Amino acid sequence: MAAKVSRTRVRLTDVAELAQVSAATVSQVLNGKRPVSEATRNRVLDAVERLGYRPNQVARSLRTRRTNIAALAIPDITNPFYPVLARGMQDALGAAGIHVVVSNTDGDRVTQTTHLGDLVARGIDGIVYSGFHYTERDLAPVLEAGVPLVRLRGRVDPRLGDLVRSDDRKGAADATAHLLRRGYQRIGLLDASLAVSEDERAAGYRDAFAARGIEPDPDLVAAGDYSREGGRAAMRALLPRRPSAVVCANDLMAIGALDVAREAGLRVPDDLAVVGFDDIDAAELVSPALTTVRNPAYELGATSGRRLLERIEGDTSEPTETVVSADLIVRDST
Amino acid sequence: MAAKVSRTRVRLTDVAELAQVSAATVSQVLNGKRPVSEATRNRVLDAVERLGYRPNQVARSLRTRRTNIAALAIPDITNPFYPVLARGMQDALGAAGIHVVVSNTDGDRVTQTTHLGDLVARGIDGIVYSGFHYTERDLAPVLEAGVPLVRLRGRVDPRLGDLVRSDDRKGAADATAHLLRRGYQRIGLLDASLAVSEDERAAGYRDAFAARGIEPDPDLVAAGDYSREGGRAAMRALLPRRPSAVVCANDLMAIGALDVAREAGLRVPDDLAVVGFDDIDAAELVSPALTTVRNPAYELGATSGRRLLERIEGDTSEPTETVVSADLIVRDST
DNA sequence: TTGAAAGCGCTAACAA
DNA sequence: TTGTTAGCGCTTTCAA
Repeated sequence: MAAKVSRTRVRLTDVAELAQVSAATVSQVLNGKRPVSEATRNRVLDAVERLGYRPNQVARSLRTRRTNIAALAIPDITNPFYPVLARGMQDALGAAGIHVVVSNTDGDRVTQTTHLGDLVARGIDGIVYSGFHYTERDLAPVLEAGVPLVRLRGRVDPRLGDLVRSDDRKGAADATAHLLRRGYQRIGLLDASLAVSEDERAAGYRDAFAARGIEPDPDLVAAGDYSREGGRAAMRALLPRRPSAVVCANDLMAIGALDVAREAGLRVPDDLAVVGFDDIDAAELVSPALTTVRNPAYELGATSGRRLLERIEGDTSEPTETVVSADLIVRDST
Repeated sequence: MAAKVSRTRVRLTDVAELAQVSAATVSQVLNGKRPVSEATRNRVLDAVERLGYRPNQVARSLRTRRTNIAALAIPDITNPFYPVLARGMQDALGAAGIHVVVSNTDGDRVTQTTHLGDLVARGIDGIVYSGFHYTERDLAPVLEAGVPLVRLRGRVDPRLGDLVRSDDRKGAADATAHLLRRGYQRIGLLDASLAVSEDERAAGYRDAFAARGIEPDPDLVAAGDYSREGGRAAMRALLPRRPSAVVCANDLMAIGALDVAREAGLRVPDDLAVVGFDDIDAAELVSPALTTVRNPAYELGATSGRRLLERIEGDTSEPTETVVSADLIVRDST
């Protein structure tokens, strides 16, 4: 039954011995760039095959200072936006043999700092970061170690590495313009005053009016958090002012607005048009299906993965900002 | 501007030097169990602090054969079930300082084998696995290396490691019994004939009838894949047989059934009751909100994480099967 | 209670 | 074209 008591795995030197060459040669055959004669190469490859040899990546990492592991630090993988982003990043890096570990910070500053330090100590090759705390100090463990960093939030700042973000402002402007074009008059805004990137959305809302030389009615703005409940509350606050349409800071709030419309007996989109932001899965599932702006999670992940890869492979040019477009998706709620 | 040209990070020996002790002593202070005098301990800790020393985990891993990284191998993190599961696993292992890397196999056998081999070569401490290919051969890279393995699918088989699963059969039985109790007569099944675990759901459906000593009408069964579209097709096929309720293999199919009910002018739940399975986020968002059975993703992740941790920490007892309960959640569609 | 020495498995100068 | 040698930064006997 019992095998030969778990002999330790086969090592490089086992291969060298069987192939009658030095360890260096085996290493060169496997991943060096120096020339090796056809004959020895074959002997080595043969031995590798025969022994079922797989290089120990930990040892290799110690030597090369490359782990082929990148990290994705986000508030919470459970937020439906992130899995798709993670997938984009994984696909971009997986092709280069780099695995991704995801670290949930829960938006907590201390947790975040601990995790970042941890990841750096583990020798990860780079980090894609999205979170609420992105001052130089928050990112210190990464910055000090000189680990490549791509941020998904925050402002352009060369000290803080590359930035990859979606064009929230233009997306919101497009959504608002779409309503204006359809002839809606009293277009409100369910804002989420909290975060940086969403101010961009509010700005886009205003842009669309400005482009037509008109002013939005400041009474038609209400704020909530990003939740469905927050959307409901904001929508209820707005209802007495009789908006004919609302632009929402995200889909969950838009779904909250839909709830309120239903309970108030308003037909969507005839009595009230609703547009969301993000295009989460649920946007298509609710009824009426939600017109929204696609926050391109996959592209953001893939783009930041690619940027990170360039950095990992030695690109030391000035940090860049990459903007991914956010496109309007018209469905049944407008 | 330029700092002192990226001096390499501070090492254990730097600390030893500053504290005037040997490297061995520093190591013992940091994580050894051998006694160290109060005085030296303090000198060491002081030096660590002063230098901002963080142990290089890669070097440590090479020595100890522990990476403190576990893997989660799943078809696709983008499937809304998995992020929650991942989070459960991360929470269970994170407390022990173990990070999780997620590997998307896309349900593809070759990809899976490659990834598993890769992960093992990287020295990960354990794997939680969910996928479609789980024969001994599929899992060979893991099994041969003796890496702890917890499966989320498949049958009990001691050679293949521990099994953690949810009680799909009882969940489906509860859902069906709930409909029977409410007096629905013609209760259909939208099955998804593909996968193993869902046969359990169909079995549960039958159990509920058997418990009342009656036979379900075999004409009231239609099959689809797991998609919304599949649900629509199956529901359309069933419609002429006038079911008064349907039990669905998952929520997406249930949402498809809802679509068909709406287009056929049937009121839910009065003309047709619908119950789903899984309790994805959307289940609560559709209207009417879906009665469903909670597939406890978080618990599954947390439980398998804990089981894996025990294995990593040396538990060598016989592989176990752990069943997590799947509970009925009554909402508005029944 | 502490230190010296060996070595985890690999890669990269440097020699030949 | 190939081999020798020296580590990467840590932990762990063994000896004092």
